[in-house]
Amino acid sequence: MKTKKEKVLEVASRLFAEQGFEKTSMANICEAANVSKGLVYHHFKSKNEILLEIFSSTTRHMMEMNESGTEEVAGNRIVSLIERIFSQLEHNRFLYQLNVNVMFQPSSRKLLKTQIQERASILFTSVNSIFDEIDPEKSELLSYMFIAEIDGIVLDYLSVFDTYPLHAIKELLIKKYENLNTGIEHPTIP
Amino acid sequence: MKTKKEKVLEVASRLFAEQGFEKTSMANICEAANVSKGLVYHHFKSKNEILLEIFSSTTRHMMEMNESGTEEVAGNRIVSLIERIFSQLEHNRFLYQLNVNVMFQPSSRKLLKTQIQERASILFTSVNSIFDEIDPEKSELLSYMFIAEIDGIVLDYLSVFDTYPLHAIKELLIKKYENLNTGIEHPTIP
Amino acid sequence: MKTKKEKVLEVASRLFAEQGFEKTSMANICEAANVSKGLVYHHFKSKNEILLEIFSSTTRHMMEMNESGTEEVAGNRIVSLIERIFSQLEHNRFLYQLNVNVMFQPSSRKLLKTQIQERASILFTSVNSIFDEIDPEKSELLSYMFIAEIDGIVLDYLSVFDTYPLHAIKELLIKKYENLNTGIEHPTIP
Amino acid sequence: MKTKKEKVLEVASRLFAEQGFEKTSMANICEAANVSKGLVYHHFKSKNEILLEIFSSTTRHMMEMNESGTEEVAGNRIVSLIERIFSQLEHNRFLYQLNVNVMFQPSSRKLLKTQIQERASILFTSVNSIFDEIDPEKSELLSYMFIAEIDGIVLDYLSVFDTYPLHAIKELLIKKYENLNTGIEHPTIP
DNA sequence: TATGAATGAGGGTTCATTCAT
DNA sequence: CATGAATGAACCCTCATTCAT
Repeated sequence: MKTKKEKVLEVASRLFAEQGFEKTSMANICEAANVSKGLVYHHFKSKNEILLEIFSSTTRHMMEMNESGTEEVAGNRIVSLIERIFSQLEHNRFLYQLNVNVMFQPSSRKLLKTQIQERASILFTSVNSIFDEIDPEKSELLSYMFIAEIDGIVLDYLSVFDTYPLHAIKELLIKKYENLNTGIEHPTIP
Repeated sequence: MKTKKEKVLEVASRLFAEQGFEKTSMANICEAANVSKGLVYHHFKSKNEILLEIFSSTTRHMMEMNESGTEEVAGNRIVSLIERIFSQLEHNRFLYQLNVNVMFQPSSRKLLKTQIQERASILFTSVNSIFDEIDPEKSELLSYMFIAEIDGIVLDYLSVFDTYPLHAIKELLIKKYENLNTGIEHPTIP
Repeated sequence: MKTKKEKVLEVASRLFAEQGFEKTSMANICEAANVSKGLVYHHFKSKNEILLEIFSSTTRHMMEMNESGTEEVAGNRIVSLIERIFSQLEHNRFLYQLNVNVMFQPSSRKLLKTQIQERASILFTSVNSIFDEIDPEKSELLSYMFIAEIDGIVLDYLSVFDTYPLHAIKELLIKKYENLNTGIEHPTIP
Repeated sequence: MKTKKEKVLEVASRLFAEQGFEKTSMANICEAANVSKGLVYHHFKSKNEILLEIFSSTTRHMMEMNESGTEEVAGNRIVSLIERIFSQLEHNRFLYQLNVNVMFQPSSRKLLKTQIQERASILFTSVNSIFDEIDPEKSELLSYMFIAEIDGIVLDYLSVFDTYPLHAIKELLIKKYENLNTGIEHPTIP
């Protein structure tokens, strides 16, 4: 059976994703989780701490996603990374929504500053290690570009366009990156 | 001389960009604008209405930016669009910050839903008209991809990475798009 | 007509005196003053600030009491000081109660630390200036002793004994101090 | 080894003295005593009861102090009483602080009303029995005056003045009272 | 004895909004 | 146009106390 603490975290995640951190009151959470205010404050020092705990758990979640697949060649690793990201985006849409809501709102952003920076740096390192095998000289820029593409797609999909051709974009992206490693194995011959 | 109403709008924009919409109180705005609460409510029906007015004025601002340069060839239009966007991003950083803060927060987002969709559709149409000249079949996907790249870069620059190679990324982007039209009309012959 | 702000201060003084600072809630004050919470927070930044304002006003009150009578000879000045203190103690009993409640409770005490020290130092200087005329060598100790006597009487009267012979004690005190100045005019001759 | 109940009482005394009764929460006590809430409520019916138990134990403590020395002559008994009080004040300063904090705060005062009155009456009787031997007619007033002096000194020392000439005051007091009995039996002859 | 999850009332404070002047 | 007093609901958080284990 789920503990009440877990229930609170689950409910809070959902509400933060739906309404944003500021607009979700402790009373909201308590009501939705069917617990008393006292209980929540017994388990968490503050509303902020609930957010911190949720954010670090999603960070762990995302990190696990990135750890797999280190054995393959670079091009395949990028492709499988893309596939994993798009799959997560569709199946855990609300987790991404939570991240967007929370990361781009000054007040909650400030709370998570350290964690956001850490997560960004880990992500960059991970992506960069792939591009390093393809083109060590340009790997940094290519990594920034790749991350920007992903971030932009996620954002547009979630928050800008009402309808979004997510699958077509995914195919486009995969086509663009799947041949990158061949560039190493079969260098263009003049 | 600036009217008090303009002063209020200016101050509110700044505060919304810095602290977010929710975290900026009417009292904050009044104090910073050196104006009484009564005056603000004389000019604006509510706090929401201030945001609406600000957002439509920034929309107008961005539209004007996109209107120029329709006479050039497609590749050049993309390049000049990129250049204008990056220039604005650096010089009116706070305007972009405002958009990010306000668009990705469920509560303020809901208020601006119509405007956001309208703005997105106008932007898409405008970008799409350029890519139509280059590759009518793929123009839609290419437009989504281009917009995603821009959005991702803006986001990463403003809110993800502590230091960001904005200029290098801009050069990379320009190089990528500047030969697009010639690439079609005069394909490179080995 | 009394302003609502004055009404709040008056009500708060009474409640702080009766129940103590901690045990008086903002809701208590609002109800007793017949105003809304918002009104109170419009005039005072916090509950603490209400206390600060009350305390400094009572300090002013007490200072005025001490200013008069500087023209008389030392013995008479002591006597008239005693008379003024005992008169105040009877007629503004609740003001003294307020001071006792607030000064000897760690939490409110901390808030008022500066003011308490300042008040004590002014009082001491004032008393000391009288004893200086009587016996410059021992004036400091005599001042401390005089103040201790007063403080002890006030305390015992207000908070220790159920019935207290206030008038008899006052007479005793006056008899003790009224001949002090003669000590100067007719120094004991060996 | 100290029982956990004793540990709780000890910790609670310290915290009540430092922070006041109201501002010390059960959670504070439990944490500082390294004990669970359940345990505290197993030993004490309520927070109030902890205070009651502490106060009666300090009363016992103070009574023991006063019981000794009944065999001496009055002047000496006063002097030795003074010496014991000042010694306690310095060595068990925190006990006096506790009494001040708790006795002069309306809410805790109400709880202890009976005990406070009982203690005051015992103290008065004890002091009065000494002054009875010196001057039966004025003994009551002299007792009130003596107690006021002590109370005032304790208060000024603990809570009013930042630096206090405690030893000099003690010497002054002793000099004042040590000749009282001889003063009656052997009036000073010029 | 001993734990700590759980409650619910109440604490101080903030804030968008209204309205008499 | 302009002020700022006034409202009341909502917010985050604290706390004494209870109770199943």
